[in-house]
Amino acid sequence: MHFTVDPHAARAPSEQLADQVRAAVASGRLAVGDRLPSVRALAELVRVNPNTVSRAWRELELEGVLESRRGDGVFVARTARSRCVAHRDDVLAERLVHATREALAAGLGAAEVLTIVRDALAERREKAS
Amino acid sequence: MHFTVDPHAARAPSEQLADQVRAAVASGRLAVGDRLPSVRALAELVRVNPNTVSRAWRELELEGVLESRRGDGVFVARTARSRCVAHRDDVLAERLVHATREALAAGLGAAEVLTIVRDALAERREKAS
Amino acid sequence: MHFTVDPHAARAPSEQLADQVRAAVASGRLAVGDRLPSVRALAELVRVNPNTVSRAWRELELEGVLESRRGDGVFVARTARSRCVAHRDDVLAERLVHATREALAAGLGAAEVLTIVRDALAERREKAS
Amino acid sequence: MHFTVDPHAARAPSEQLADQVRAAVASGRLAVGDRLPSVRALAELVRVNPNTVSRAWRELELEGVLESRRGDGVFVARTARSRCVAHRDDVLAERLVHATREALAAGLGAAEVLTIVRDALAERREKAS
DNA sequence: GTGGTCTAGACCACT
DNA sequence: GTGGTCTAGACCACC
Repeated sequence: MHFTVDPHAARAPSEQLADQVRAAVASGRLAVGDRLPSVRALAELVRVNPNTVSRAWRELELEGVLESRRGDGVFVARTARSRCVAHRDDVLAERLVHATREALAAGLGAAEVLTIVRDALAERREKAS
Repeated sequence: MHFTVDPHAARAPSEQLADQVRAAVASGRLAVGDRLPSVRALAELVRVNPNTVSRAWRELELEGVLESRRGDGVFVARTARSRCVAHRDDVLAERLVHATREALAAGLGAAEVLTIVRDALAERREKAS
Repeated sequence: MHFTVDPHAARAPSEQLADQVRAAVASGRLAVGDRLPSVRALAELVRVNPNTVSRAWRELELEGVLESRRGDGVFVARTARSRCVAHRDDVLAERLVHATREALAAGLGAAEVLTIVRDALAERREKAS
Repeated sequence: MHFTVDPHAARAPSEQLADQVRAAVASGRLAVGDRLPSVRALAELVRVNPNTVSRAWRELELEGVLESRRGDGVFVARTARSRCVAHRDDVLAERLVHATREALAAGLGAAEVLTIVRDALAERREKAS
């Protein structure tokens, strides 16, 4: 698992880390029970303060994605997978809905929207075949 | 017509202005033949350098959206409407395609994507009725 | 709403604050939409660092109990009441279950446990009448 | 018989030791006539002042739980078992009563309390079967 | 004025 | 060694 933090990004560093964990769990790159890098080690690696990593891990713990064991380390929680997949799907659906609404608001017709989407889906299919 | 520039935004100030003109023309808030604010006046209003406004107007003139008449002012060109609508539609379509691709990449099925989009379209229809 | 923090308690100060908010919402002393004291003001009042109050409020925001509006303040969220009541009931039930298990483990019979509980319930009833 | 003292606990060290003896006698881990560790030896073992151990043993002697024989040592008294069992039962009952009162005070109904307790009792029965 | 986040450095607790 | 929390002081963003 590789982590990066862009200190100039709009998204706060701790949120960038949390997002990376959520994405990794959703995609399976991080599995239930996996140990995460230690707070101090990761802080040094991505050049942030240990508190920043801590804040990200804590947020994920409250979400039920991580589980910290004192004096031991931080691990991917049992319920993490489904939570992260659900969360990711929500985010993706939200973007689709948003793009659709904007298109409608700007005057595109429903048929046009569907054509665009179908084409994008088809393009993928061809690429795969 | 109201203009704003966010100096911290990722998009360059002149592009922000150009986008605002294109959107206004596409939506009809700016009609063919309308006069735009003078370079100096707008520059002062949105707190940017006059050159920045000039660059935006020049780009739009090259695109056929604006037309400058020496000693008179800058106006919305005859062909502006269709160009801006087309441009806006391209942008919107691009966003839809992008959201669709992301959803597919993350593992959502084509059927799910279509359901999400159809729901978003239907919601609009209900709101209108 | 009155807040206190005991710096020597086992429970962390930020958790003490969070608990007090949860209890106040569960009991109705804090209603949906109520504004909480500002981070800085409360920090001074209970003699902790503003960050400590912030951490408590943030935890409650992630829980859906509070809602913060930038530049405005922190408010009791719409869904707070049911969440806090449910949480409080869980805690109370957990204590009852724990006390029951301990009694059984120590050799008390089920009948004895029920008698003790019934007496405690009856005592209350008499007090009320 | 294993003793421990947590110097940071709210309960005084001597009370912690007394509690451990009472619990051990109540549960049978210490039987009537058993010899307890010497004051000096236990003091060294749990890192407290010998006076602390003395105070605990003296309290238990006054309670009739221990019996010191000069020049010989300290032993579990003849009447210890019943006293400790009674004491432990009092403590357990007190906890049950307390948990019940709290639940009532928070607005749970008597029926709900009984259901929770009955479930906890039943769970135990199933586990045993 | 409001909250949000980060850095820095400290102490505690658990293993 | 691990994580958890607190203090202190800074800067940003929003109103």
